Amino acid sequence: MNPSQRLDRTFAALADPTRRAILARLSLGAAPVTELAGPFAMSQPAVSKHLKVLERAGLISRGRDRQRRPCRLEAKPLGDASGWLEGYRRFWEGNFQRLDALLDQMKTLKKRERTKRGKHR
Amino acid sequence: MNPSQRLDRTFAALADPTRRAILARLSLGAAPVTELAGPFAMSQPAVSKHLKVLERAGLISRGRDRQRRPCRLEAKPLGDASGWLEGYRRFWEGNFQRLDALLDQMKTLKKRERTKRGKHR
DNA sequence: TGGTTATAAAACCGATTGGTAATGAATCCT
DNA sequence: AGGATTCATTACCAATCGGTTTTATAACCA
Repeated sequence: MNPSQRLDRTFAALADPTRRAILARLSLGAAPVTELAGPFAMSQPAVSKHLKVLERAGLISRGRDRQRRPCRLEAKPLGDASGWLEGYRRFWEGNFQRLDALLDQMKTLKKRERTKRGKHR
Repeated sequence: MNPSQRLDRTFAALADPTRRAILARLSLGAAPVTELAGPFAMSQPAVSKHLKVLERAGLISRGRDRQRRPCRLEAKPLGDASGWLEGYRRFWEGNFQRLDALLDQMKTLKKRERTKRGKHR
């Protein structure tokens, strides 16, 4: 699977509050499915489906403890996603948006200029 | 809309290569729809739909330039998403995963211990 | 052995997604 | 006035998603 597809799956996995909550819980340590399901008002199969999404995204891995399948956080894909976002850091820290906005404003002014001229056509 | 829903939309918007490519293009400056659609093997309405997703996520805004609707990058939601990911930074930089793995390993050893005892039952 | 617990898997459902083609509307150009 | 350009909207379709209930599998416990 190529890096773009990996980003697809990572971001898609993160685009759900249940899955983000599961990751938050796993950041405190590995946990079996039942414990992960506890806080949610949904069936166990629903949680298992969310876990499969997280697993396919590489965000969790599963072990074996008797009849339990403990889940553990695997954060590398989070690191990759964070790396991707870093490429845009200057846009929310700097004033690149204002530059664009300025250009837009200039165009708008030009347009109004034209409109004025148009009025006494 | 609450912050969790905003994260939902931001991550969902980022979970598509076309939309990430559009953001990459917009990082070079504002652009009208036709120019954004150019590189893609898909219809103009398809691109407009992607733009609507990005707009609903607050990742772009649109201006007016005659009959064009130039799109401009709005990176604040990217900053919020990055901030969320930062909470997990130590997990891909540190050795927290190894700690979990160690606990799993200890459990596995205990289980094997039991199995051995079980053999001469 | 038989019952309970933990989890996965299957079948199903409605809503959403990502695409299409066709149409409409605003603005430009002549 | 009339045609071309830019873009949005609508209607439609197949695929995916997030949930359900039901059933199956595996390991524990008595």
